[in-house]
Order: sequence, then C-alpha cells, then structure tokens
Amino acid sequence: MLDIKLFRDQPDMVKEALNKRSIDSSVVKRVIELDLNRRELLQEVESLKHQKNDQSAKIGEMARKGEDISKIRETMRVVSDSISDGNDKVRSIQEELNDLLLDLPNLPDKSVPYGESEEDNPVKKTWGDVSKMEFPPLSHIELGEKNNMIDFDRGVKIAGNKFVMLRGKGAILARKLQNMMLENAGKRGYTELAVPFIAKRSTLLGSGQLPKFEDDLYKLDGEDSFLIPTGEVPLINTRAGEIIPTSELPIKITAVTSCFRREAGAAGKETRGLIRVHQFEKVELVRLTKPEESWDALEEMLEDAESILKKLKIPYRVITLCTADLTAFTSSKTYDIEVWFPSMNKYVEISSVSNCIDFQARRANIKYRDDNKKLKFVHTLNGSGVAVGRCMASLMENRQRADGSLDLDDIL
RNA sequence: GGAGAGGUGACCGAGUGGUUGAAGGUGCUCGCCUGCUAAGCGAGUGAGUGGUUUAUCCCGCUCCGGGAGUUCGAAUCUCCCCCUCUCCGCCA
Repeated sequence: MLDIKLFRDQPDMVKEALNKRSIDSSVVKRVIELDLNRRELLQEVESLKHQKNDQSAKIGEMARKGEDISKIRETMRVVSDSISDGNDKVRSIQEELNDLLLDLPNLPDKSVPYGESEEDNPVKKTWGDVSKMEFPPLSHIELGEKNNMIDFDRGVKIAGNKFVMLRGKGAILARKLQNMMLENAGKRGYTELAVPFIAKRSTLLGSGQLPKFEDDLYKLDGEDSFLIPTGEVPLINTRAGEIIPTSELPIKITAVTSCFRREAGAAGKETRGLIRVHQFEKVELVRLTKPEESWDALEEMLEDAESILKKLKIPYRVITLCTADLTAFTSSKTYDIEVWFPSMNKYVEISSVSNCIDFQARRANIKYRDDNKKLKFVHTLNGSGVAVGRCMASLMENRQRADGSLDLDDIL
C-alpha cells in the first residue's frame, strides 16, 4: 500500500510513477479528492465528539450531585445522532479510499530503467556457456518421458490439465534440488522455516495478492482461505502486526513450499511441460530489513539466488525489469534471473528478486524502532531461490547427451 | 466436533457504566547515590489519526481480540465472530 502522504505532498510524482505502470491519473486525482474530503468531514465529526465528551463528563458530575439532567440529556442525544451520521459518511469515504489504495501497485524506484515492453529489459549480466550443442537438443518434455522421469499423462489423470507427476529419478532429482537449495540458503544465513500452504484472506492482503488477484488463487470451498501462490505469502506474514526488535534485523528466512496458481489468463499456453503448471515447488528467500539497508540487500539476494545456479552449472542471465515489465504488484524494483533452455534456444524466467520497500510492510503492519526510537515500517524483499520445476527442466536440457540420456551423476 | 476458562500497553497484571489512556509491578530512558557489580532513590516512558508546526512543542479524536447494539456516557452491559488455554471425542 502506498503512503497517503505521497499523494498529498507529491501528487505529480505519484501520477507520473503510476503512469509508468499504466495507471490512469484520474485514480490519483480521486484519491486526493477523497482524502481531502475525509479530512474535512473528520474535523467536523471530531469537534462534535469533543462536545459530547465534554458534556458527558458534566452530566456525570451533575448526576452525582443529584441535579436534573433530563434536559441536557435530550440535547446530547441529538448530538450523538449527528455524530453517528458523520461517522457513517467518514467511513464510506474511508472505504472507497482504502479500496483504491489497496488496488494500486507499488511505485517503480528511480533506478528502474524506462521501457516500452519486455524487449527493453536491460541485461545486467550473463553467466555460463550457451553455445550450440553438437546435436539437436531435446526438450525437457521429451527427455522427461524418454528417461521415465516425468509422467505428464498421469498427472493430468489425477488432477487435470497442467498438473504433473514425477517418477523415479525425476522425483528424486526434484527432492535433491530442493534440498540443495535449502542447504545453500542456510549457508547464506537464512533460517529455514516449514510453513502452512494455506493462508487466510488477511494474510494474502498483507503480502499484496489480495484483493486484486483473487482470480489467480485457489480458494477453499466454504472457507475464507486460499492455497498459497508462493512461499512469499507465509514468509512475509510471519511478522505481520509485529514490532520487530531492532536487534533482530535483518531477518533472513527461507522455506520450500508448493505454490498453487490458477493461471487464469494463461489457458492454452504451454499446455505441456514443467514451465507453466498449477502446482509447483519453490524455495523462497525473504528478508526484512531497515529501510536504509534494503537496496544493498536486494543485490545480495540476487547473488543468493544466482549461487545455486552456479553450483548446478546452469547458464543464466539477469535482467532488470524495465518500467513496462515491472508487473510484480508489490515491487519497487525487480531482477529476473532467466536460465537457458537449449531446446527453445532462449532464456526462461526461474527467479524474481524484488525489493518491495515499505509497500508490504504497510499492508501487513510490520514495524521496528529506528535510532530515534520512532516506529517505522521495515522494508521487505523476496526472491525465488529458485523454482524447482523450472530449474529441473533447464538442468535436464543442459545436461543431455546425444543419445537422450542425462548426465546427472553429481546430483543424483 | 462437544464442554469450560480466558483475550487489557514491550511484558505481567488490576479494573464497581461517568476526572481510566487506563492502578500496581517488570522492563526501558534520564538524573542522583554507592570505590567496581548488585541494590537504592527521583522523574519519565503506548499507538493510530487530524489540526498547527514540521527537529520539536501544543490541541483534538480514536483505540482495552474484531464487529454490531443499549446509553447523554462502555474496558466495564447485550449479541455475533475470531483466537488462546484446559478437558472430552476424532485422527496421520
């Protein structure tokens, strides 16, 4: 959630920044209008309340002395009524304002490069050798079936389209990869957590998936809870509503979770394979930091995520998402890590590392005390470290031999 | 799922419908005292939001799990919901 003070103090900056994320400036105008409106009304109502408090105290005194209070009571009843009218008005304005604010994405940081489309994402770095193989590479789908590691049909039989079943070495490979990733994160200072895969509405609100993206989530029948679309949801919310002792910062936590996504807008896209599925496993990295440390933390987290790919010797590149492609709702700046897929002759996203600054902390109400003992929102960062299915798919493709077998001895 | 108990400030813990934003204690901060440590003495110490100012100070309003209600007035009374604990049931 954006700070309403930004709208008051720097409306043009907000308009411009949101414009980069294709938000019409009329929304900003409306927010400012509502805020102004609300404050005016608030002052009226509060002065009535002041009157009420004042008089009520007097009535108490009079009653104690045994004086007649019936007349003043009648007067106060009227005041009380107009207070509750005013309250209703303030509340309805507040609600509209809140709904608007909850639907607005974070502002791109100044350092986010301008771009018209995803074509304009600058490449920050590349790593590894992506020279052509001496034979036509098979896709991970073909390799998975050929080596009896991935059973697409049976996954579909059990759960439907875009669900996958792993078998034998496939299942083992996924498990070992998860394990390597968690151990790696542990060595880099992250505390491993085992978290629920179901989250309440308020939890999803805190990390920013709700209210805007409910259609992307699996909702539990008869309950106001959802399957988590990413481990970020439980990890960020571990500290929701808390004042974190400053000595505990920065907090670095990790967990492997299943992630459930309805992929509502992606019907027909990549119907087979491990790239786009309704359920996948991912090791998530999260940090909570002091505001002044979050930008350094972002660079460190990028390295945290990269390190596992280096260990697995998977060629990758890092891109900085430009203003047009910064689609992560909560993010102020995002790096994507993309791994090489020989069969497609291109890089595919495997990790997204973002600094959300105070956007989530404001929603989830996560604070700490700064050097002057003032309460402030922490900054939150999240990154995949990394998606297991996509990692496995890329690994298989990059480790294939001419006969379609795989060179995975160092991992299995 | 059933029965009971309970949810008050960073923490523990009082609280009869009206000077209770909330006693008392712990912790914390500052000062004094003591040859160090410990102890002692004194003062201070919640958050959100609005006005004014903007390093502050000051003045309002709101907040005692969440929501609705009764009342001139609710931490205190009524209803609904959530959560925690204990016992029973069920279960990997």
